[in-house]
Amino acid sequence: MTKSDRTPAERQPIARVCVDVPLAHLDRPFDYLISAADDEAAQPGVRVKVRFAGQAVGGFLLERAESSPHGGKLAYLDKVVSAERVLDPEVAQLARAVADRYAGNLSDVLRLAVPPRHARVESEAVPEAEGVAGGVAPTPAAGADGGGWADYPAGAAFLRALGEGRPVRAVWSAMPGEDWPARIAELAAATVRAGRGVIVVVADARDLERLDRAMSATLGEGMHVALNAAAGPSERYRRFLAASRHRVPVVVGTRAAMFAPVAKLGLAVIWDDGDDLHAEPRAPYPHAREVLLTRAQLADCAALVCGYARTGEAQLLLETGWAREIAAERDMLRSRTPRIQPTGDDGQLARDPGAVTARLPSLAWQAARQALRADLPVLVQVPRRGYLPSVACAECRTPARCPRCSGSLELAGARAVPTCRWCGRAAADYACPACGGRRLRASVTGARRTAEELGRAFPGAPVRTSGRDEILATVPGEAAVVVATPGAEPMAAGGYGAVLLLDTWALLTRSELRAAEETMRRWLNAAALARPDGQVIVVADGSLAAVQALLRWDPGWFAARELAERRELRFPPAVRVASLTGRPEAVAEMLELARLPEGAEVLGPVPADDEQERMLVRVSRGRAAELAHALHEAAAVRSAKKAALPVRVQVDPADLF
DNA sequence: TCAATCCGTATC
DNA sequence: ATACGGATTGAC
Repeated sequence: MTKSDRTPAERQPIARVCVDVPLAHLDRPFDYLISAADDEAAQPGVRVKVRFAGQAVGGFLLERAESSPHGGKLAYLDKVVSAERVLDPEVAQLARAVADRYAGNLSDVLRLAVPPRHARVESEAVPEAEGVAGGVAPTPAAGADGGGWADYPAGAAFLRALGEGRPVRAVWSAMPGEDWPARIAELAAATVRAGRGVIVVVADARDLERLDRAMSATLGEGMHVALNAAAGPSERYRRFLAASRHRVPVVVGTRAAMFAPVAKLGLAVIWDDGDDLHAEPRAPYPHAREVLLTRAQLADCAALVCGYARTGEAQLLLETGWAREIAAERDMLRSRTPRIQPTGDDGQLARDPGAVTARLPSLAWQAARQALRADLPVLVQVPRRGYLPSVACAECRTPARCPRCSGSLELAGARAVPTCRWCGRAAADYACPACGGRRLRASVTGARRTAEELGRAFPGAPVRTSGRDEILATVPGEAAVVVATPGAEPMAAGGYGAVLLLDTWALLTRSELRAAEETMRRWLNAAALARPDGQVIVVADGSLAAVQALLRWDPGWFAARELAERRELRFPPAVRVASLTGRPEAVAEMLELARLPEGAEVLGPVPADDEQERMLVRVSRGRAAELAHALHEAAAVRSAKKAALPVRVQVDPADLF
């Protein structure tokens, strides 16, 4: 058929299309005619090709209509790329809500939500094992009896509610040593038995592997798929299609799975929502927790935000009454929690010469030695490289502090003058108050060097490292020193005999808003790997709130404190903040154009990389939607007049200050 | 009065 | 990017 003799489809000849153009002023559907030949394939959710402003562009067919409000001539769809309906209508609605919340474009969100097409995968036969033919939802294999949820007073009720298909919402604080993948799998099984679907999002590939195995064990094979980037484009699309074609009721994955199509969603779960991997780095920078909560709201389904730690955002869900708390009672918790003790960084170094070179306080050294003697592994958590190293006296290792304000000093380079991280004053003539020494050294030591030093401190024990380059998933339950950076701690069979949290001062003095919360999260995640009869030693001042919370294993208390402080300071999540980054003139133009809501505070500028600056706009939570709308409109005006200099808009930026 | 050209704007 | 409409210009 040639172009000229195309005729419109008889019924609903209009296709409403989201074109793949990342311009704010074009962020609305455009209507096209559907030819009679495309009538059957042109269903909502399919990919299409259209001519848009003279160019061939891709897009998604959002809906069909009988007529168009558009005054001018309509063009025909160039073609329906494939009859596969990859954009679920519920996901389309979610994507619109996410775009609105983050002042972004629908097309940008759809690019995150629907993986790239892989034509061969689309046409291949469905393997028998993948699911029951005919789209009949399979039922889970094992009959769950409530499993470990009985240990949490509100947990059993939550599980029961899922089985009855009720839209319950909770924040769960897992006990140390908790087999969280198994617990989540039990929730999934209950939800599936009620005839509903489940999405679970975790931060990284290692957590996903554990969850994947737990799902297989609890639900049986063929009930779930795991979506992650590591799988490669064709396998990724294959698994996406399994979900999209509703062959499986449960989808687990890293953050891209937050948009996975699932039929009759009954439960959305995010594990360890404080992990910064949950923040999408591509525009409009949505956070998995917020996307899943929006989704639960739209689908009127159950939601669970969980981890060993608790974020300020999760605490806010509890304090506003949106979610209920699931936590163990004090006695139960005490029976599962290892012994946790703080120890000072200086003064009480162990006498043993090996321990001295490894810079181990004596309490830490004793705990480690005791565990190794009992043939148990020891976990040593050390900071990752890339943090500005703190500085200490080269002679006596007393931490170097600013003579004026007691802030920590930093060395920008090997020959640089030490400078205070708090007040910015240079301390050129620094002399150690303890010994008078004038030489300084960076006191953060990388994982490899720490491993070498620990090897000497504990001769005979094998030393293993787990970090950025090589991450170990598990280690055997026998004597070994395991040095790991935060987030890369392997599980030990039966748990660690001792967990040492070293160089914590470097974590706590980081300047970001979330430094304390993030430190707490990393400690709890590492300490959770200890045996209940094991020991945890944190090298930090016992009077710090984060240390107190760790000693008592009380992430709720700490989160409430953090949230109260952020209310006081008017920081997120108590308020909504958006950041505008770009060249100063572009940012200024944007702010001039934006009709900001009443009471909006404009803060900045803060210098950014590359001749750019950053401005912050702060509003109350009640004005959040208005703020996003105003910023999107301003971006639309700028994109309509082809403003040359880009401005990056981030609502709830992951890195504030 | 009409075509050629320029500029701004919408893009179905 | 491109296509179109309206305004502007210059030649008859």
